[in-house]
Amino acid sequence: MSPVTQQAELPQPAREEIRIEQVLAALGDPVRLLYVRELANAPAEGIACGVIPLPVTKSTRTHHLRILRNAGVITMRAEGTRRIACLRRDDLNASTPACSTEYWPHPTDPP
Amino acid sequence: MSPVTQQAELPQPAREEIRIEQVLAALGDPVRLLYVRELANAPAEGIACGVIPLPVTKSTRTHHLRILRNAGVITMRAEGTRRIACLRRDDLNASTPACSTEYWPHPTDPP
DNA sequence: GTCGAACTTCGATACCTGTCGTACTATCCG
DNA sequence: CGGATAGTACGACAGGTATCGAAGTTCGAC
Repeated sequence: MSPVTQQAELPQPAREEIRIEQVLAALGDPVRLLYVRELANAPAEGIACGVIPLPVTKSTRTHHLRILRNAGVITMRAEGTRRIACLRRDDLNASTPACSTEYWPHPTDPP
Repeated sequence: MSPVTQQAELPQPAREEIRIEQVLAALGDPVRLLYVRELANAPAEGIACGVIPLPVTKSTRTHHLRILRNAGVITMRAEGTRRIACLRRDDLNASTPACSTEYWPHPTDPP
């Protein structure tokens, strides 16, 4: 299991395999919700997964990103030593519209 | 603290107080999601909170219902010895549209 | 080749929380 | 009144999981 395989995306569920239970459980954690919110503001092509600040260590970050990826919330692809993460907006809207990412206000954001 | 106070609703957040973090965390538990899904099929006036079957004991049910209520997902009002529960559809759609209850397919339901 | 940066993996730990059983309260009905 | 029903409160426990640190891997740059 090489951590950076150079090619293609890391394992993730296909659109039809996305389970709303998994998505909700993934989003239920404050750290993961924080991450996804930041990612939602990033360009659609995605950003390096490490650039979003999180109040946890690197290994914990890896843990949370794997959960988000396994749930089908995000995609990650390798680019050199980096992982580019992006939100699976279309897949989420198609498979679990109840979890639509189009409106996730921050606590401080005005509605 | 009388368990059945005869009057009014049990404490719950106002619409403006509903936090998407809380809602997502509440829905992240399989037992609670099961409950909410069943409740979503019930008449809009609500149903006695005990009639929805759950694979847990009464006290655990109380625990889960309190979490759903505190998160703003459901309302409960006393009627005799019963609690009538109903989904806060409008409040959820207004405060956390990302958690819109209008489409929560069951695993076995066809999309 | 060597170094550093970016992540992952693994093991250990500590906390959270879902679970249950028991006891208790309130209401309804006979 | 007494019993049955519906639900809550509380304490205890176990499993899950979020967390960290240390070690390892890959890649890019010098």
